[in-house]
Amino acid sequence: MNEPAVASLNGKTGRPVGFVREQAIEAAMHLFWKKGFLAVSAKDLADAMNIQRSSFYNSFGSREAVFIEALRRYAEQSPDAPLDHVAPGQAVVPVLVSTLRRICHARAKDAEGRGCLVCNGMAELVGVEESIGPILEQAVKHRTSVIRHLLQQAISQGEIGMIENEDAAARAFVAFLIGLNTISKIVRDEGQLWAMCRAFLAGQRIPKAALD
Amino acid sequence: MNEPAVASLNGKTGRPVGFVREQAIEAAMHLFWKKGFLAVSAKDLADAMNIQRSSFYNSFGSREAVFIEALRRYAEQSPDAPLDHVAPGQAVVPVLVSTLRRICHARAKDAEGRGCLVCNGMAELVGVEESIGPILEQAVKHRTSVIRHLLQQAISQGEIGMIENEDAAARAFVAFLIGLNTISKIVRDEGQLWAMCRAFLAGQRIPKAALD
DNA sequence: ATAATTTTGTACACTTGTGTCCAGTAGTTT
DNA sequence: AAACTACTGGACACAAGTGTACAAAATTAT
Repeated sequence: MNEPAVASLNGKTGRPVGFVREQAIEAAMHLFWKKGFLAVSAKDLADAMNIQRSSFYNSFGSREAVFIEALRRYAEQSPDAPLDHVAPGQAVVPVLVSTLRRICHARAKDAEGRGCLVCNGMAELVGVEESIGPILEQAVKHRTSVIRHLLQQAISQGEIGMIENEDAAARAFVAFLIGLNTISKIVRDEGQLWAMCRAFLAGQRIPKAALD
Repeated sequence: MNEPAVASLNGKTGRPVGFVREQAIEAAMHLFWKKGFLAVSAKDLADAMNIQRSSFYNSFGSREAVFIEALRRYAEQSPDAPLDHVAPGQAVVPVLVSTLRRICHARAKDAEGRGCLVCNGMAELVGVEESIGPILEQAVKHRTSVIRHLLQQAISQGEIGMIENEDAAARAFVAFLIGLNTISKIVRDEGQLWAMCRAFLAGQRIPKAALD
């Protein structure tokens, strides 16, 4: 390989792996993100990772395993990741609003218009692929639960008024997020995406003042 | 074949086709709906249509062509089809509400939890598949345009108040529809789906009285 | 250096899929 | 009965993909 090799880190003897695992996963993530899961073969992955197919099987095991690792990697850099790190007492509404803004920005900025890896995967794999489908389901349920807690926090902090059905409101918010991410493959203008968010938020009891 | 054959209708001489084209397309539609486009091979389609693979190529040409016909078939029976047939003067809000209700009902009733063929296809194929992607884009743009007109009609008929940005409101509505259809693969309960719609509609200036 | 260890490149055996083609057969119309 | 057309079933020639195996090469620890 060209690169000097800095990966194994297992402290054991022997030849170290010739690639940086995180970089390989990142390359796989981008490929899955662009083409979806089914359209990507083991050869495609090995090529994108710049390793041999045998090394690929040796180090990662299967396409499914890599996709699952790619999902983890994706979650870390996803524009809605900050939702997971809101502290008690912290203002919620600005986080929700800035997250939507970040999504609009990221989706419009992506020249390939790939949308969201999780949303794409959901449409493609839930109910179809046995190992990945449930993980995507879990991701959506987790996101819903986080948003429900955020809404409750926002209410108790007096940022928004009472909500009749918090479960339903959280699910509706997630549904809008999914729709926003998906439609961003077609609506490519950040301004138009953000206007959609404003139209949505205006209804969800978010004070207009919070929308800049 | 078992069936007596009633398909050709081209008025010409010769043996008629041994299957009813619409039924074959319907079978293909259900298969695509369940497994997505890429996961379905020509052999799968021929089997589902109960014809030989050679007859399949002979009569339909390609997987892509069948998918496109399946989309047309799908559009006819889709729960949001009634949106296309609102007459001027007709009340709009009840149509919007009943459409959402119909979607919730249809998605929950589908034991396989397949969601929406168009939404699934969008996530899987837009920006990836050259012949089908643009058609799905077109479908979404058409749906958006229809909803914008419906919102305008609703406003001019005094059913709802003025809307700041009608384009954005229409797109937001479509995004919610996409999200609703997609999340219906995970949220399998009709009551929960409908509660999401209520939460969404309540914000979209739809009078609560219209929600039953 | 030498031993230990792990990747790498290539190969193999298989499976699946594609698109086309054709001879044989079976219905329909004239 | 003849002409015509479509299906059947099988075949062909490829192209791709899958998962495994193994000798050769590379690198570290002793």
